[in-house]
Amino acid sequence: MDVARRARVSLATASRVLSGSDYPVNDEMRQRVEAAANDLDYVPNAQARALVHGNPRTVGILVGDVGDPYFSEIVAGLQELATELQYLVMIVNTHRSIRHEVDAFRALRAQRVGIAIIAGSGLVDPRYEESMTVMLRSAHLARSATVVVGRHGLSTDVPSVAVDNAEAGRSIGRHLHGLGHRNVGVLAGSMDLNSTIDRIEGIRSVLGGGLQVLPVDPTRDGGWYGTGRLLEEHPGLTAVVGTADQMAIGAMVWLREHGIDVPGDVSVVGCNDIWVSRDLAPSLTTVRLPLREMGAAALRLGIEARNGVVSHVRLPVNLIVRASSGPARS
Amino acid sequence: MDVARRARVSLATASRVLSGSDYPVNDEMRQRVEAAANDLDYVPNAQARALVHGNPRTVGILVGDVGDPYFSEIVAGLQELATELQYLVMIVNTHRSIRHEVDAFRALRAQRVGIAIIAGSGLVDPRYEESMTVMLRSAHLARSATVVVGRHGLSTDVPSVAVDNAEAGRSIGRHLHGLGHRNVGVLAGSMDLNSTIDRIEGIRSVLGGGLQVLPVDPTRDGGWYGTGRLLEEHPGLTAVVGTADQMAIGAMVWLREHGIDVPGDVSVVGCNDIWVSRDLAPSLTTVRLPLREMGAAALRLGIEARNGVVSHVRLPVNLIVRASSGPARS
DNA sequence: GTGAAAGCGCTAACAT
DNA sequence: ATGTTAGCGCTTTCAC
Repeated sequence: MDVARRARVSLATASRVLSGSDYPVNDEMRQRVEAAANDLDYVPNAQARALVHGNPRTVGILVGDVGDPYFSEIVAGLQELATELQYLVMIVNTHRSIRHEVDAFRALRAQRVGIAIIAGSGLVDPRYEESMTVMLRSAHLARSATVVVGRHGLSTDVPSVAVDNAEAGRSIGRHLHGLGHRNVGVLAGSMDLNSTIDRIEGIRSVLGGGLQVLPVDPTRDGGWYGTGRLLEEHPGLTAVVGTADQMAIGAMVWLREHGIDVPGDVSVVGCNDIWVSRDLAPSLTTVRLPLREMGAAALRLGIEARNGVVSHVRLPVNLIVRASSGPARS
Repeated sequence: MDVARRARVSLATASRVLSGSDYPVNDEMRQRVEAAANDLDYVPNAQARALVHGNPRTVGILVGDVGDPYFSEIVAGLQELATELQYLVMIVNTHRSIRHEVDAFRALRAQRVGIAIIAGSGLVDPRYEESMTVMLRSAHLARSATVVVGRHGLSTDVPSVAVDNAEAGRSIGRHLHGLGHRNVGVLAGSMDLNSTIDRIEGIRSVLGGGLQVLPVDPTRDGGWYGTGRLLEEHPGLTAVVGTADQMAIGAMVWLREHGIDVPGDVSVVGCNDIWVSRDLAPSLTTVRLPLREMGAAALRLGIEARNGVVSHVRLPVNLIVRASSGPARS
């Protein structure tokens, strides 16, 4: 450490000053060290520091895709609290694939993050669940707190931030049913995701039979194409639901482009309530998830978990009725 | 390292097989090591590894706010290439504040990222510029490649990904001028940002006098409130420009809510072309920036810079004429 | 109050 | 082909 040399003190003294330890150090030397550090624009090596006493103030988050508003809102909520608490955030993309998710989690562990958050909604696949369980167990052994958000807890001793996806589905179902819709199409993004399955199950539990479920890309374009297919095959549909807002937006655009009135001819409902949903014309009826709060809650649970307290949070979902849904045409 | 003990080999041998070195190792021992690592679910400590030979495969990015679609698209572009190249991405939020930006950059340096990308558009403030220059210089000395994106290069020996913000402004100006607009209002997010200033200057260079510039929050809500103020004070305006799409969206909503037709009564133009702009009704006329490409280009330049090649990329901007702009009312 | 020395987990000489 | 050892940059006992 050449800061020490420049200040003509021992390494130990320099370290004591620079690491902000409350160790007593002569004022004169302290000043010398500070001056030297300043001159050299010294930035301590966080890796070396971490090597000696872990990385308590870093949090890693696994997301499906940072570009997806669902995830970027969660991350924004996390970031906000993280900044306040002086945590460093690392984000790893899984591109929604099993292989990537396990690898990405390894990467987080390799970085020895104090807290790891898994935000990608869990895949329903036995191989995946098994390797994830293994990872979680060993992460636990390595005293790294892991939190899952927006999906089933893989096991109850993993802290989790949950939203009631089934209830989200049911509230959409009830809303449409109340408006007289009996034939509704569902644009289902990523049919192998827990959250998608739960939402659809919720809708089905209310609407029963007349549900047409079409798996599509979980994107605006997926919704656009899917709506075309859905309406060509089932012209009797009076409503289209997207399991995420982007798909619902794609649906609205397709309908508009084909001269079909929303909600006069066909109602459209989304899920998640991303920021832009209220600004569309017509504004989108959707189910609001407290995305930013989910990100923040995950960090809180992670911190608790490091103190040995495992808890689970269930955040409420709310149907937001806007202009894109109306009575079924008769 | 207890993997070595469990496999009854020396540390060195274990390291050789686990670090994937191409060093020759007896097959039997190799298998023993692999088995042991597997049993223990061993995950190498990236920090320790980094300590011995740097962190070439990590890239840190400084953004104003991950929740902002402008940044999240850039990050998405970066992530995509990073995953392909096996880079780990760290994201640090600055919350658009000077203090945070310098601190955040320090955090990145402390992590010894191989490549640091500064995506927040530079503040026009002498103190800021000075401390930034100092940081860049010392980062350079520490052999950490730094790339700036979407702003003026602070100095020519820092690789940069630039977009011609002035040209973006001019193309908006020309478009509106051609449609007969002479009195236009500008919703200016963050007036202390280079990019905002350049864009406005571009617009002004074409439209000259009749420009009403109102500084607002660089958000949808900022645009919404700003539009109200702008139109109350200057009822003669025939067009409103947002220096970013979110503000233009806020403007469209305000106008719609007040029964003012877009583009019949007032035209609206944005900038950046975030994904949802084409899906609004009416769809938003805006200037397209290749955001994802900017993120990817930044990583490429960073890698080059590590090889001693400093280059600058200037990406094109394109006016996308959609439905929210039309002839000025007479 | 200060300094010397050990050690965090790993890799890369250097021997053997 | 395998094992021994020094050292990456820092913190922290432990003597002084």
